[in-house]
Amino acid sequence: MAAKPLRSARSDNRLPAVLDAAARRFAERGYAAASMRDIAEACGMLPGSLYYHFAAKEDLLVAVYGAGVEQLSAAVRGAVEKETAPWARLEAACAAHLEALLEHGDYAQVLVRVLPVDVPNAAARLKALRADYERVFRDQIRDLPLPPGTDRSALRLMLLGALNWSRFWFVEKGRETPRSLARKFVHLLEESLHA
Amino acid sequence: MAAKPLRSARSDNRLPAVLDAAARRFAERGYAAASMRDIAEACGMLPGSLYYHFAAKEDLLVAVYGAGVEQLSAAVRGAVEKETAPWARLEAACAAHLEALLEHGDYAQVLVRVLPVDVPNAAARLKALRADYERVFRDQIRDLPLPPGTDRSALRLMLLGALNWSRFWFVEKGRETPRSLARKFVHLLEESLHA
DNA sequence: TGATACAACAAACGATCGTTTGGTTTACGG
DNA sequence: CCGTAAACCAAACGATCGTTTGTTGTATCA
Repeated sequence: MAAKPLRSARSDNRLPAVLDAAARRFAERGYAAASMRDIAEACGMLPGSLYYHFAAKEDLLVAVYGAGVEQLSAAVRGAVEKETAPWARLEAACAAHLEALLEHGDYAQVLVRVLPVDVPNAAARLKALRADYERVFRDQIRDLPLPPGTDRSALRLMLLGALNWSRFWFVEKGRETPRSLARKFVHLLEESLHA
Repeated sequence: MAAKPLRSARSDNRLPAVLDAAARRFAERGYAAASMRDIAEACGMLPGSLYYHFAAKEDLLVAVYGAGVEQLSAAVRGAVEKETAPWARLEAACAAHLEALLEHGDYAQVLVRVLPVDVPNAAARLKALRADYERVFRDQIRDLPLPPGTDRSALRLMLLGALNWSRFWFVEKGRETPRSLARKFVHLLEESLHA
């Protein structure tokens, strides 16, 4: 619970640097293996100084996690709005998701790397944040013209699973891009499911 | 480096219990958050006693990881052999993979929960073990009759990603079973990809 | 410009981490 | 039944963990 400041924030506030460093460490090593000392050193501060901004390591993780949801949601919603056809909108959402996850990584990767059970006291908050984000995909899949009886929930879980897991094998060398990968994944489903 | 015993193992050897306890802790909490003390206590031993069987925590993880690959490979190969049609064989492989992952868990879950990068000194060994296992799926997808130009590599990565990620949302309540889920995932791909 | 509160430093706290070392028990082969 | 080695205990080692506490500097606003 950060106490509300009586005055506005100072211009030399290093909170953004703290969040960036924490996002990088959490994304690279996971929650438990990323130490507060690592994070502090990465942004030129002392370990104890982090506790001016956050009461506990868990709260720092929640802040990074929330920023990741914010960033991903904005990217996906922005991409979806540029398309009109349902399948094109879904593909745009997947492409934006993969680009955020695989290219300008860190914050988005924390959503994939850190599981709610890793942070027991904040598990509920993390689950709520993630569910909030995934609603965009639920909406896109709801609007798809599909054969009657198709399990849209299974379709969503399959697609999101494939997208998220790509973080663990994708390498930037080679000709495959996040966008091309999203195109392949969606097309593997689209042709067989055309209503 | 476990020294080769000069005599055969004793009947009160608790190595299996150590592996079981380690598998459970690694699967539940991940590598970093599972402590040697937790594992030792779970099988009624003292922390230092684990070092009679393994020279380091990393080696214990590698042993569990290898056992997980063994168990998954056996289950999937056994399931595949009971079918003849290519798509039925793939579905059987997915069902066996999901059953091992979601029901009689622990060892199989370690493959999904622990990333090679979590264990720097053993990352190469873990990658090799995982690649060894995934060859079963590569073979099944190679034998699929698919439209020309289909990217079988993307298909494999999509399917395995969806299967593995299910560990993070699947709950046993409700009517969905690992088998029914595998059926849905494969069918979502099959109908559109019939050669 | 002086008072205020933001933002960080400096230095430690106890707890827990992986691991080591030397001694003890006990099942097993001869 | 005895000697040996397998299997574990008992107790600690130094390192690192998240966190706390008291103090210091400095940007901001009246």
